[in-house]
Amino acid sequence: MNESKEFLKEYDDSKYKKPSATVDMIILTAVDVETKARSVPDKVLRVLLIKRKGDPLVVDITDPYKGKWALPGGFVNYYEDLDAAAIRELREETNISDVYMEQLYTWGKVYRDLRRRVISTSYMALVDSSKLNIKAGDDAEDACWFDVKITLLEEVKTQIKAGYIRKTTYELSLVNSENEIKDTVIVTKKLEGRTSKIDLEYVNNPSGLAFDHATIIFYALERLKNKVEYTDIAFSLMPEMFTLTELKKLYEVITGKVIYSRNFRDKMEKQKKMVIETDEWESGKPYKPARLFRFNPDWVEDQ
Amino acid sequence: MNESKEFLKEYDDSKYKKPSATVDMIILTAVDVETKARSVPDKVLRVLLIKRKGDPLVVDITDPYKGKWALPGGFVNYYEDLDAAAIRELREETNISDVYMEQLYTWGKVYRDLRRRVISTSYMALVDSSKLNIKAGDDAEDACWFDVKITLLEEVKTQIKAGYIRKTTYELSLVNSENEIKDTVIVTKKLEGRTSKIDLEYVNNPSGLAFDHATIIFYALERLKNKVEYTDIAFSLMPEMFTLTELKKLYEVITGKVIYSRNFRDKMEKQKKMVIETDEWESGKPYKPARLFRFNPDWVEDQ
DNA sequence: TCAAAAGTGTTTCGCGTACACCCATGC
DNA sequence: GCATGGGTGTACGCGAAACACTTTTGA
Repeated sequence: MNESKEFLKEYDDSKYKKPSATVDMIILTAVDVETKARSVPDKVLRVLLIKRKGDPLVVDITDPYKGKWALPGGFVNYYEDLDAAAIRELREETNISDVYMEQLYTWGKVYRDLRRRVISTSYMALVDSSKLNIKAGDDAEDACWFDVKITLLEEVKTQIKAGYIRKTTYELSLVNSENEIKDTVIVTKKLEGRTSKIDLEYVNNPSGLAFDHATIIFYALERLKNKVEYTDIAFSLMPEMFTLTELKKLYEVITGKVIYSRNFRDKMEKQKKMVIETDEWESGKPYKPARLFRFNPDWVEDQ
Repeated sequence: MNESKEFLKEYDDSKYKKPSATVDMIILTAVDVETKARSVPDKVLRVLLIKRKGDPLVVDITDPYKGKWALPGGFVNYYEDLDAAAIRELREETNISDVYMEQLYTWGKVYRDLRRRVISTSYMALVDSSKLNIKAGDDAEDACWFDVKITLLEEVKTQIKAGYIRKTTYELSLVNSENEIKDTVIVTKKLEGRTSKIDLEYVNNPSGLAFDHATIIFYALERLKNKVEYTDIAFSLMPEMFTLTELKKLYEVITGKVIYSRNFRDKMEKQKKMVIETDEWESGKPYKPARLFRFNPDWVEDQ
């Protein structure tokens, strides 16, 4: 039974064909977008993508994703911690360190990359856009920020014996002034008896992202959506000081829900005590100035 | 910036030293333990461990974990999906498939295994103990179930500039009739400004588990604890039919909290509608027979 | 004067928590 | 009869959701 463990002893580290280990970075930020004049701008999430070399129109069966946009990432060195590889990639792309970073999931389908066997661990990094704007696309590389949006397209539920199969189809759209990428992600939940299973699957779209990166971005946004409800993760995307309406706008774009400001204020300030008021005020806006708040470092989860 | 991606083109798959990819399985089940006669037994979680070959008393600096207990696991084959490797390992150990399984986390510190560089993805499998008892330790291998318990030892919070460091020390104890393993896991949460970071760290204990496996088991139990609150994950550990007190006992051992049965009943049956009553009844107990329930396959999360 | 947002008072309803009590069984 | 759990009635308080209203600013 335990042959594999014992096999280690004789295992020659260089003799057998091994998968390659890589990291993929989902680097997210939130920026303001003007909706109408004289109004508080909405927030939108952005993700950093890089353009792969090559001509997307030339068919190459060993590398069908040439010229397509992809998540930044790269190989894990033999003498480098997995986390360290992620931090290194982040710095290479954004010139920033010391931000919130979290490992998400490891993607290991055999044919996710047709050139060779790659097992890729994805990391999500959250960057305050006010600290950014320095680099990200300042060298020869095509690295660009894309506005992210997920739209529910369809949900089909089929009853089966002692359970059901539910297929939910989403469109992931990645847009900036020069590009428009649309990808389809299908979430399949199968419940049969007491064993349920969830599968993420992407539809290969000619105008889409490289590899399974649409799925990975979808997964990151889901994680962010879940965590924003019970952690302080959102503040990594905000500047040091902010108004409660700005914070509310961020929560709205992450959760995809409309929030009532009356209750949001009470929750943040009185109940959860996640924010502290400062003595500083917004100014220059064509409406009543708002007080600026900051994150309460003594906030503790649950309670 | 994107050299690594481009480097792929020239990259010879066999030329460079690569980390090895492995999977580690946290196979959990829940069994009854008699507390006092005439009472409903409590539940306890069990994890499957295997004993590594070798003499733990002989010092071997290239493999200090000889003869110690470890999580089952093994290498990922070049032409094998990561999930498939986990399923294969599960079958090899328990002879069971078709159970709840979930990827947890990927552990990639350089020196977590001193023999060679290993990046290991951990999977948690939940097995209904009534379906088990077939195999798990029936061949030459030393594979045994261990009762798992986590105890909070100490919590130290240190204030630092614009935040704090909180170190929480837990004891992970793994016990069966012949063995008693104690390991220490330290969770460090550092919050500074708006960037918080959580680290899991294990203390090398002479009577402890091999590698960083104490940390991995701790992580699995935390995941289980979180998920039990908002998913149907607990039912993977229960037989087809059960009384509500049995289910409550399982929730208690997973969450580590005492539950009031009055409210648990209402929540499961009326509010969340996770269970359906059957027409069958428990019997032979020295108290009023309880109705048997089963999982409601039409249950949907949230709502 | 007006649009837009800041900020506060208040109600309603459901859920989590809790106390109290009667019922049924085997020993 | 007693210990033990099965099962139900009910009350209290908080938090989520919602409605309503006053205040302050720049244009």
